[in-house]
Amino acid sequence: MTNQSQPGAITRSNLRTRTATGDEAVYAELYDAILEQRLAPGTKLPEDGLGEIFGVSRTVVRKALFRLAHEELIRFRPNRGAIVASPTVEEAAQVFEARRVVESAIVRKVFGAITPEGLRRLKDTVSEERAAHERGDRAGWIRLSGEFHLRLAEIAGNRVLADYLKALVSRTSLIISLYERPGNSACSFDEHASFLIALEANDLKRALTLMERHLEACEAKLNTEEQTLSRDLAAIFADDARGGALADNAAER
Amino acid sequence: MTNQSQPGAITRSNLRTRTATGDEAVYAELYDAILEQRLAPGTKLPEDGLGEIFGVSRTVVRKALFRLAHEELIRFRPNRGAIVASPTVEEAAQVFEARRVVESAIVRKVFGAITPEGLRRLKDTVSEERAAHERGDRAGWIRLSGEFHLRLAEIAGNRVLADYLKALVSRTSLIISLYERPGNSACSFDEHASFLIALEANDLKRALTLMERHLEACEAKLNTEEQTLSRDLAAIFADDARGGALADNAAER
DNA sequence: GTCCACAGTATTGTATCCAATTCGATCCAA
DNA sequence: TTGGATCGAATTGGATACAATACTGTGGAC
Repeated sequence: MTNQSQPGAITRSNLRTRTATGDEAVYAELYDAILEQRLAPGTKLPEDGLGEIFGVSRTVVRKALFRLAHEELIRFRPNRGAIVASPTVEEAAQVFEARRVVESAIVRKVFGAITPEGLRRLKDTVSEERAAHERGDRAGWIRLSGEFHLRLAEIAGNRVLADYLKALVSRTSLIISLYERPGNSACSFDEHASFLIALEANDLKRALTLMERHLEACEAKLNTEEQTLSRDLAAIFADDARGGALADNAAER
Repeated sequence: MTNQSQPGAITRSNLRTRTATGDEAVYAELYDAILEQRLAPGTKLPEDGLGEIFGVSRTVVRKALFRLAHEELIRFRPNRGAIVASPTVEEAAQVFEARRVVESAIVRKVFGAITPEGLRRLKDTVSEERAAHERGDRAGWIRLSGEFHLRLAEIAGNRVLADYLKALVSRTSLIISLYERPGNSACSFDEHASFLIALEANDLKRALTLMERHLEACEAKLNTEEQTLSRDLAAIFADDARGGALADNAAER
């Protein structure tokens, strides 16, 4: 709905989408694209080009880019523009650790705040996750799998923590898109379901353990060695059998 | 180098800080001013005015303001510009809760990472805090008191958590400036010193307790009832003996 | 043939300009 | 005198224009 048209040629013949602010739309598009892994890490985000695509000026594109940069989803290289961020292995580990810290606290709070209504919504989310997974909707599944954690945070009732978790979940998605093993789904909805059983049984200790294990499992499924290598230019040059496409990506960084 | 000269008006005789990027300088100035409580909550931050003061255009001022807004230190009112944020009582409580969560985790990690060098630097910070306090340097004391926690985070070695704590500490400073009781210093360096003793004795349990208590004490020293009232216009109108300055402040919101 | 230098191109960083909105004040009418 | 409406000043939101910087490709010298 935000981006129909953009035939490019006539430039800005695109009518303004009546979205309230304008930059909000650009931000949302890029955000979704990064989270759903349609924009790979390292992809360049030129201000002019994005402005053309969305029918807005560079000013509003920059506004959106700043926001994404603050959330560490993209990175500004001085005088060289923005690219989709490529979190290092170390940073990935720190993000997961931060998540364990925050989500433990959230689980504790959830146990004091959960309502039947809230529980139902959590179950619905898991159902949606499962449905998306079964219908092969990878993008939707990624989004929903993060949303489960976000809803938990919402129930916990601390907006400051919830906002932070949202940022961490975004970064997690990016990390997964970088380090995911081909056939290995990173964040399993089964584990979400198990967690809900413990929640319904009011078993806090078990819920905490499950959440901790869940996050550790997500992290463990990642492939943190080879990717590190493939992003090291020296390795690429050494292994000259590599194709051009991958090299392009790596060169961005 | 980017911004000398431009003959123009007599204003802007203010000397240029030779900071590299420009917006960084504006950001830092405003950030410090808010944290040191030279800019009270509710103060208007007009883009033009700030541009004049710092000798840059509105563009770069806006850049700095966006950053501050994202950190929740200022607030944008649509079409009405930015003001220094006035966190609500509820938000204040949530910020403190988030700090307890994050700092607990940091303390645990510090116990696994502390070095003699690190301990020395922590002690130095407390000394500086005490010195600033004794010499009546309120601004410096506020800054150092936050810096203690930041150095702890640095030692813990998780940059993601450390960055988040930095944001939380900033917001805490703002909250204190809003809700502080007149004669009651909010964050006591004595408690920092006690914590270091527990750290040096390798007494994790005690350190955790002390940190928790320290944060609770900071929060408890605040005056969260009257301020709420005084920001309620009804109360201001009822109590017409109030001065004009405060009314101004309240009107901003 | 390889390396360095230089120029051209593209893109960002910053400043200025114009339109849109809001707040405040004055004026008129009841 | 009070209520309302309209006009005006001030300020933001957004777009364009200009300057500075970094990449690309070509050409010349060793």
